[in-house]
Amino acid sequence: MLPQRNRIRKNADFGLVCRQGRALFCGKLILKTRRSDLDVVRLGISVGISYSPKAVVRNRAKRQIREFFSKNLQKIQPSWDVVVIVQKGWGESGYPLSELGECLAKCGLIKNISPTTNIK
RNA sequence: AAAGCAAAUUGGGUAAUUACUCUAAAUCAUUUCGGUGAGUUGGAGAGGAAAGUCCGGACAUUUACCCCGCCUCGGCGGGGAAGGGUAAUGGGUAACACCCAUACGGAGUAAUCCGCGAGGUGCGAGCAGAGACGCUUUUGCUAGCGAUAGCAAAGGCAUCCUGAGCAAUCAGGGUGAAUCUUUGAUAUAAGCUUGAGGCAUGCCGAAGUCGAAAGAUGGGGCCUGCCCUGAGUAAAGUCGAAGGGUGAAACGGCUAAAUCCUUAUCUGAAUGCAAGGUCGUGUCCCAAUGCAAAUUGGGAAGUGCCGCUUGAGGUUUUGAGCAAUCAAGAUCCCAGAUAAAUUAUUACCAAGGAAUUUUUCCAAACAGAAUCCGGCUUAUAGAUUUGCUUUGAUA
RNA sequence: GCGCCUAUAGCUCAGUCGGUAGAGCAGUUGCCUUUUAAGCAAACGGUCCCAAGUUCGAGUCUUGGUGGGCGCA
Repeated sequence: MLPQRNRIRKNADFGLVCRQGRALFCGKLILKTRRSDLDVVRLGISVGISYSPKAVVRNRAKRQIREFFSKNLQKIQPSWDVVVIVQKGWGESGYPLSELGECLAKCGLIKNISPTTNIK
């Protein structure tokens, strides 16, 4: 789990990132990124009820994404806000988290990625 | 041993490293001395349904109708009506539509399971029509395979008398009542009572019944028994060959409102912790006062804290009770988040399946607290225990 | 989290007190017109969301489920 300073905790910040941030598409995931004034990376995850009606499934998807970010927290460049929106159909057979790393590296948010983080 | 029924328990465990939430302790930094921040160590961290939101409470805020009483005169207290629920009998409970016991009805060989169950009314609320439901039987004739239909005559219920029969009962006569409709009188919450009078029970038609079908019937549905004489048998109030009476409507039996009416009984109502509070905090807007600075009041969108977890609590002992449950004692503290924690990885053990022969592989249900409790309902892989029933075998 | 509404023909909706389900539009066929549109007429089209119960009989009443939608700081 991420420490408190690495989370987006206010509804207004969520709105700002979602409206003004750059969008990245990574399969069924949508990443919204926006530069902030703080010197740390902040993460927010949005999983709607249309992803799955069961709360267990939604919570599991959130945990998987959080775990990936907490492992690669040192490699991501600071002072960025990221919101991950999970769309329907993601994670039906395993959780493809290495794609997420490549996607972040492509736009220069990650310095050196490690390709061995495909968690079952 | 097989099949079945009921009840209860469990919903993997241990260890290591790691992340997060809450909490306790001391340390450091800062401070407006209230706190705030940082890392360290210890403790705790999802369910039997956390779900559906179908009932019932606790808790919080607001408040309507009528009457009575009190006073500080706009509040308090009490009662009622309306509305809403419930419905065998009794008990339990804070309360319930829940639970327990007993009786009754139904299903099953049985263990056992199921039952929203008071009383009344009594069923096309279709069509036409001013008006539509109290209705059927016996005898004779005609038609039809039949259910039945048409025409004519005579009837029905209660009670009394006369006659017939061993009897149940039947026949004749007298008296009285009832059903339906209309009008009038009287009375009324619906209604009921008394008097008088009269019959278009038409067309279509669901279930059921009859029929091979066509069709007929169909004004809730279903049921067929009961009584007398009595050969006989060891015996007969009880079993019973055979015969007879009655069996139609019914004021015969059972059943039918989960939509109507009545009765009994319970209950103020509405909104739901996003209730609501805050002698918290800044921002924006409006109004008043003011030369201005500013102050006061109101509103808007944010945000912090309280509400928030010690409770109709858990475990256990004793007692009361058939039981549900209750009482007393001992002991324990057991999630409290807010873009929302409860994670990830590894090893071993236990248990399941498949291959195979001592190892390998696979899979592991339903499902995630959000104010808190008591129930109900729905979803649920597997494992364990206890009691009981039936059938078969052996002793 | 708390509290509500709704499901009927291809589409939009009626259906009161249980008696066997309709309206408009669309589609089909015919008439009218030189032809199309408009208009007129006819027929077609329904698991009344699913399951159980009450009832002689359920779209309607009762209970449970499924889908869709809405409000509240």
